[in-house]
Amino acid sequence: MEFKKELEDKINLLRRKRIVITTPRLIILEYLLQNKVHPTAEEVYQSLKQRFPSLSLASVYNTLKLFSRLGITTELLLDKEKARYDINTIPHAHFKCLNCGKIYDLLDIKLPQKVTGHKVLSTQLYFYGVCQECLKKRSNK
Amino acid sequence: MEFKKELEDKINLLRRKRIVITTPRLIILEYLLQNKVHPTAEEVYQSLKQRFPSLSLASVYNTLKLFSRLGITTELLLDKEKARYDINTIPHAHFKCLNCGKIYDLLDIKLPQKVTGHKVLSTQLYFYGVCQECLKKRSNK
DNA sequence: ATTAGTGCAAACTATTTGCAATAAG
DNA sequence: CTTATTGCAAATAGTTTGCACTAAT
Repeated sequence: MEFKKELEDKINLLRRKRIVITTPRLIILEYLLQNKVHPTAEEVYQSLKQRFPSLSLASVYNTLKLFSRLGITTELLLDKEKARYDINTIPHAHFKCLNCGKIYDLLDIKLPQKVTGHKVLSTQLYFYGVCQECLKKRSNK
Repeated sequence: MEFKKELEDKINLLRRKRIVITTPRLIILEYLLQNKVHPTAEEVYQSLKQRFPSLSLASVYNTLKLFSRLGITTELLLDKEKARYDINTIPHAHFKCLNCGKIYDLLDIKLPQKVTGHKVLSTQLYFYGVCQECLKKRSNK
């Protein structure tokens, strides 16, 4: 089971950094690994609060900020209104459909890495447009 | 004078779209063309309110939103906290120095344009790191 | 037992909006 | 003169923070 190994890896990373493994941190980590959909903090909170009624939105925000600081997640600035979080930290591009809102990982697009003069620490590449699915639906009409 | 021609072009674009040329719109346009520094709405407002005391922050926000909708400016999501605006609408990449905060235009980096299946309407490529200037200062110590 | 982390509510920041007053054509 | 736009203040949305309580080690 891939998920168990991924979870263990992330937990070990937290342990190495002397970060306490708490219930919110654990369930958010599990959620992100099982739902790789680039959720917002609010979406994470809404998805988990039924099963964990004591979870607070503030803890979700704090946890996602912590994870991003530690490199466990990447903060995506695809939308102006709210940040999204990606548990897949292998550098890759994203495509957002302006029609249906869906966000796609583009693992095959290679990110430019060399920038003359400056030292690059991270790169974000965002595409916006109309996704294949929406294009198909339109041509059917 | 390059500036005059650029300004005329933008004003013509507004006229064609039947957008009224008002004082706020004109001075913000002039400001952006003469200070190509990717300012935030607040920075535009602070820079202009001395000379135009009647200008309001709300109008700056509304104007920058309008300009971006019309394609006169591009909204940059380099920072989570606030949007920045770029009057240079020729697609290009940006580099933000995490040390000094300066933002560089990277006109020589070519943006990937083809994405299998989906129709791309716009692309944003952001680099984060330490700029040449800061690297130099560090090595001097 | 000790310390880090949670959950709540309040605070904060960026941005948007309703509306009466104003300016552009 | 007519209608779009402004400026103000209030509202909104996302996110952060202070603090007493709780849980992890």
